[in-house]
Amino acid sequence: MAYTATGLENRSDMAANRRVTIRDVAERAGVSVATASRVLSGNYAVPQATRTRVLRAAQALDYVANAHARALVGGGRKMVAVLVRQVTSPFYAHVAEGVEAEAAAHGWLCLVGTTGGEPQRELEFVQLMREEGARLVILVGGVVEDDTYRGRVAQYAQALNASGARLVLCGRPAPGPDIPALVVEFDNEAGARAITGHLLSAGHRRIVFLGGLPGNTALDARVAGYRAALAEHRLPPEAAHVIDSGLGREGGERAMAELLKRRRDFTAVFAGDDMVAAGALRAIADAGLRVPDDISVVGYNDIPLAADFNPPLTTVRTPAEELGREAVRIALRTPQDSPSSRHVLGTHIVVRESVAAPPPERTP
Amino acid sequence: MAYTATGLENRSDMAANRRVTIRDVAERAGVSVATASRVLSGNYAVPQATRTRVLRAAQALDYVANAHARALVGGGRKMVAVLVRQVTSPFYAHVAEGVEAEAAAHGWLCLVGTTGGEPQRELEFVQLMREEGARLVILVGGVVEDDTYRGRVAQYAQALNASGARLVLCGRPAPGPDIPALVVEFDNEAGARAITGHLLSAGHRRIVFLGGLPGNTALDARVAGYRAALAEHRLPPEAAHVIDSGLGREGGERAMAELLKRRRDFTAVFAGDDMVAAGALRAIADAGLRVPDDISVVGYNDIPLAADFNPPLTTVRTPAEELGREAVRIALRTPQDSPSSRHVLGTHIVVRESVAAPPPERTP
DNA sequence: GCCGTCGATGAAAACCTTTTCTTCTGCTCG
DNA sequence: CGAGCAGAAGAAAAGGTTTTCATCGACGGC
Repeated sequence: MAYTATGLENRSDMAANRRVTIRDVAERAGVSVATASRVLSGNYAVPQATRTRVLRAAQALDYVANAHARALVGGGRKMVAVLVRQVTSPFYAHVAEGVEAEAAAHGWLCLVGTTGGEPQRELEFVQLMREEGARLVILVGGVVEDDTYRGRVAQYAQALNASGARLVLCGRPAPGPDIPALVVEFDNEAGARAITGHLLSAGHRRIVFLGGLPGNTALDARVAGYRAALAEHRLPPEAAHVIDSGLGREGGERAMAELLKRRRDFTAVFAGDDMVAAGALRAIADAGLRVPDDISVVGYNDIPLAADFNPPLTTVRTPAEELGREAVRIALRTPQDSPSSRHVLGTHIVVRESVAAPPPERTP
Repeated sequence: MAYTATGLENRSDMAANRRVTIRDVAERAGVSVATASRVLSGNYAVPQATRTRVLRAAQALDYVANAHARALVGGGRKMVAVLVRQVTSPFYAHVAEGVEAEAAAHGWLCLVGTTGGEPQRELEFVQLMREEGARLVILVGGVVEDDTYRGRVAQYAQALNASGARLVLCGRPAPGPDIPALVVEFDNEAGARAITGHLLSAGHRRIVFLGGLPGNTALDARVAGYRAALAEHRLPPEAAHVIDSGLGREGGERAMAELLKRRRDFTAVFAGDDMVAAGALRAIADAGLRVPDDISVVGYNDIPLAADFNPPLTTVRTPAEELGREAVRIALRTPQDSPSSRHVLGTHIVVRESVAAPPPERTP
């Protein structure tokens, strides 16, 4: 280990200044530790006189309670843990902020973890949170829903539940109706249907969906909404054209550039995510085409900077911070033994300038 | 309270829903708790035979170590806490991600907190981290450096140091040379000087600095660099025009709109932050002007989406994730009792399309 | 053949706080 | 005036783990 030599590794070596404990406070205040604890923990009514004496002693000694000792005897602690793919993704950052804010409002601690997209780290995180005694674990983000996933999450849920903690899934399904997990998510299908409808209303008939991630529940729902909208407008199923671009700006740019090289028989692009849309806009501009004159583009999520794209992006607003807040709110008010339940948050279209009527048919 | 393990009584299948402890594992494995601990903590070499016996027992019982008990006896824990203004700000998100990644690489836990800009919450956070036994606290972001600040941080630093923890300040100064704090920051002045020089080289002479926050150390350094560049080009001091826009996109938009209403005798804008630049771009577009033909704009920080602005923004890249990583790296390798030290990370210009030569002089 | 040593393991202390159980004091009501 | 009672505060147990100290057996060197 490269770091074993620093003073940070174990602080027990500095015997010089021992940590000041509640015993010291009690001694200085001339009371027993029990009384000091009663004052400091604030759980009992203690006569004003002794109360101030203890408080004064604590302040004089700069007493800091040991959260671990408290948690040890208290059997757990008020902590919520939220796991996202990456905090640098605007959508996830807002979810995390919502969780943090709501947790803080209730006096709970919030711990943020990231997976970087590796399912393995999700397992490690849950295990760690069990050790830490988190009472609420929130897993955010779509996922490919296969048997591995179902087994893994069922296991999480049961383990957490057994130790009195709660599991919340955001944007992904519970593995089964009898699995003790709460689900909070947006109605991705409705949102996608709405914005596809917006493109159809503008006159577009050949719309590409960019940004599928095969099997990913969140994206799949958007694809479903996209297909549903096409069907509603009596377009044949083969009108749907879904491209798996992968995640993020780079994925969108690469996929769009490649698509433009191959064919240009579409007039609009529905990016499954604003970051993908950003990449697509870049690729379209690099190909010498203009948005929305040549191609219309819409995104999903309405990240704050979507209004600053070129052109400002028409997209679907998914109130991410609200999702985070709602996740902890629901978890906090749902009794321990209630069955798994699902809560759906609404979305709505934000119209900006990236959509226009399709250009007149080019003569072949 | 809804959390008093209400539903656990009903579960008849688990007669004793008590948490499984190391004692249970030891019993099942037929060894003492001491031996079980030696295996489970991994701190001692234990013969293969007993080792596997204990491990098998732990697995069979789904044993989960109690992190609090461990921290209690171990005197702290491997946890780094990072405090930012908000995780939804791209720059801060990247710093947090860097901290998290580096912490995870060393097997440390990372706790992210936000202040929302209120100094009060900084104090609360540090206090909380002392209770939690964090061994490393990282405070990120510029700050107005007054006596209140100096006193507060000196107090944090000493308190943390006394309990064997370390304080790292990112983008803000240590309150004094004898204060036990590590400082890691970018050379804001050099970065600002460089990009102002870039505007000057393009021919601009009347450049507005947008986004000062009076007294804020990070912004002040950029203003200093801006002034220095003007001086290098032999422009008189009164050529400097600094506007306090406040933070974020809204601040930039409002300030820019107001400025454009008042006067238009400048040809370039140096926004102290990319988000401010985003707002400025919006305001300029709304005023019917074009970037860079009418006005050139540069930003600071190179957030990932700066390349997607309209037009793509020329800015200064400050590797935020690297800042976060470096903060924990430095803290981990600096011995406990070393004096306060300062580390500076370099920056560089990223040229895109938001700068052009100034338009020909308008006739008055 | 004995002593010193080493390796493996067990017993118990220590970490710090909360909370239950007791004790003690002073007071009120009968 | 005494019994009971309430209020205040102390003693001690509990919570789960690590680590020190102690024990015990075996083994090699003399």
